[in-house]
Amino acid sequence: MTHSSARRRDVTVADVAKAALVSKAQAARALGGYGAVSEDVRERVLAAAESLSYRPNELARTMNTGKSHTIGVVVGDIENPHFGLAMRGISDRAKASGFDVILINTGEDIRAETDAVRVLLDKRVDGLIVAPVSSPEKGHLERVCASGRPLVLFDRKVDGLDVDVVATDMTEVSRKSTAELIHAGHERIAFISTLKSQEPFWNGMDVSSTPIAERLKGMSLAFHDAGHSFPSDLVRLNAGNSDSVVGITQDLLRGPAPATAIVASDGLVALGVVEGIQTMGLSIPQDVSFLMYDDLAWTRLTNPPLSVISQPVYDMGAAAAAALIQRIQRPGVKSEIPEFTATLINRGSIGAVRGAASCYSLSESP
Amino acid sequence: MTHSSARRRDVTVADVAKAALVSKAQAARALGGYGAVSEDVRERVLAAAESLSYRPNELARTMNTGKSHTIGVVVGDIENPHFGLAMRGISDRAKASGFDVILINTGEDIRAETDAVRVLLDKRVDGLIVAPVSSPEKGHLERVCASGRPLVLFDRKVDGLDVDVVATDMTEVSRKSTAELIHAGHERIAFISTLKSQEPFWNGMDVSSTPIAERLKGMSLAFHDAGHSFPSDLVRLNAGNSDSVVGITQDLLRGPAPATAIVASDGLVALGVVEGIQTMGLSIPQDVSFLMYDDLAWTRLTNPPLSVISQPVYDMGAAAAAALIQRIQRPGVKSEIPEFTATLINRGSIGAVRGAASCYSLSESP
DNA sequence: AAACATTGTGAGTCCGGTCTCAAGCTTAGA
DNA sequence: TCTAAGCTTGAGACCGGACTCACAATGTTT
Repeated sequence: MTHSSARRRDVTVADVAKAALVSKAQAARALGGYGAVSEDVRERVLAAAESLSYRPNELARTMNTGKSHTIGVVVGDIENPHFGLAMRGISDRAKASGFDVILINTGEDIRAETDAVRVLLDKRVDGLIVAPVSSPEKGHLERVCASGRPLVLFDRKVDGLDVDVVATDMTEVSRKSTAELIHAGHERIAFISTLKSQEPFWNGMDVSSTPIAERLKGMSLAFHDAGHSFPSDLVRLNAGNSDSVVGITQDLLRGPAPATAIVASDGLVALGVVEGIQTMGLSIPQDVSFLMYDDLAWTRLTNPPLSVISQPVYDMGAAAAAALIQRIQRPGVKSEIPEFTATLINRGSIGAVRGAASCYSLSESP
Repeated sequence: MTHSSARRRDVTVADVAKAALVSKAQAARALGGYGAVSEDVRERVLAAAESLSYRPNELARTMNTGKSHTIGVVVGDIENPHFGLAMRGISDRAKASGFDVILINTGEDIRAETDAVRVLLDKRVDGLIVAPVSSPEKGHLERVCASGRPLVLFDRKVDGLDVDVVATDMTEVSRKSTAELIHAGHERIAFISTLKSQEPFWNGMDVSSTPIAERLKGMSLAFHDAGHSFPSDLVRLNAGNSDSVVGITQDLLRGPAPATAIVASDGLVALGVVEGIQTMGLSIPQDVSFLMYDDLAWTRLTNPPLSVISQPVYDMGAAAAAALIQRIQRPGVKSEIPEFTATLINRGSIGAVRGAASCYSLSESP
């Protein structure tokens, strides 16, 4: 160590150039690997850069190339392993193409989401992946498009926004799963979601979040196929925190026509539902059948292990990154986004309706 | 909408200045709120900025102020709810002080961590919070210090690096918890961690990760207090993925002197341990007692609910952000970091040793 | 040997802001 | 009335790179 005052002002091309006894332009060329540079100069510059431990200022570089080799990701709840896994898929794919990834968590708050998008645009990311909060507001997303930078939506579509969307169609798997439950004798099947809504659910209501809308549509189709009517009174939205889910669960299981099966729309809701069922002293699946979205690790630990609907989240993340990067590298070219399908993994939390005569067994699906 | 070609080049101060019929300098002053500007000019400039929908280029601003009002966070595994919650604490505290937060996930890989730190330094964040991977390498962290930007370590201390550390001392809670187990008759208490290590654990070994070292030290103290010797043969490191944890668990529970209690050092390990115990057909706590670090939501769902050691993770995140921001705003001033303590929450997975005569009950701790 | 192509080089501009400097104008105290 | 201080203002340097341009020094072709 020659001198310990390695602080404040950092080394610039000009410094390197001076040390290598060449002009700033030549040093920049040697360092940046463009233009024509003689072997002699290149060596001297690189040696000087090395000995001064020169690091290019990415900000300055971004400023006049317009490219930052960085993609921004905005998610609602990074505590949710669903997004954690997606994030891994995004990071891995991006890294493979030489892109850095920066993430901002919004806590499912539309204002925070707007801020996050603004911050990332201000930092001049090359593109954005957003898992949007369900909200009618979309001004911030339109601003992304207006800025000319590509945007890929994750999980949820936003009406009136013509951008790539990476999501799994939930209609079919929901229909099949519901059919499974109906086949086991269930007619009172409840659905609980954290989706915020001004009004309680009613049949035919316009649900703003595509994945939730699809789940409900699938359920509705299955009931229709079976010749039953869809019990829309058992659909509960606005399930905010875990406590409120417990309350909703208990409410659903009481009364003259209680639910005999409950479907949780995500891992957070699932925790509350199972807790609610347990505190009422009921057992799964003898008293209540249970099904949830997202194949989380802990679902295998309960007794019985829980039946889940699994999505290829990692692959979806990777696909989102791939689509975005293609848009960045070849603007205007429409990117091919693979189709993703979710599957029902029946582990044992779906049983026959209590008191039903027949013995329920899994139907063999082709 | 006047014209739809709102793309490519964005509006700059020069454009605003031209529209307001003043010089660039005056426009910049009015916009930036510095220097002296007459009321007349200010109004004209702000109006022009509004009508052109001017947005300052943060990159350019950062470039010559040196401040980005952004803090960078580097964590190993964002899928771990431990870090997810910490992230919320950090974000909330930072937002309250007007700082943006960007996160990079490293997947517990030292090379990715080095890259992440480089990227964030290159983006000129004002400071960094890093939850470092356990590794002897610390060059990248030293580089942060050399750059003059403040660094706060989360969870783990790094030897020879004189920076603020936000962590919970695990020694005492580990000692107490182990004493609890010993009091219940356990002597064969195993400990499983994902910590990477070249060699198997031996008593007195220098463990590179502070939190793990503290947990082991606490166990050792408890055994010493009780007049027993610490069964270091039951300490297993390098528990990589869930599968390997299952294998390790089964290994520990077989043989002539099996473990009667297992302590999992984090949520990931815990999943594997519980699965391993279940696949062997053993029950908690009748056959094996179980204790884990981190109070995750799903630990209340198993039967029995699992006993955990809980840390105030959200508060720790907030404290880390607070300390960092203070360092950024008042360089040189040492920041006060509160003490954090972890607590044992005994839910029911700790029981008496199988075959022991006495009936175990929780000791009343003062 | 003249005409042309290729390579190496430095000077200087640009990106979009911040900030210094000196000049112009107003106003107050001597 | 004159000067000193105070406010407003524009010109331009600067941050640290990327890149254009003009020109010199070689090499190649006929």
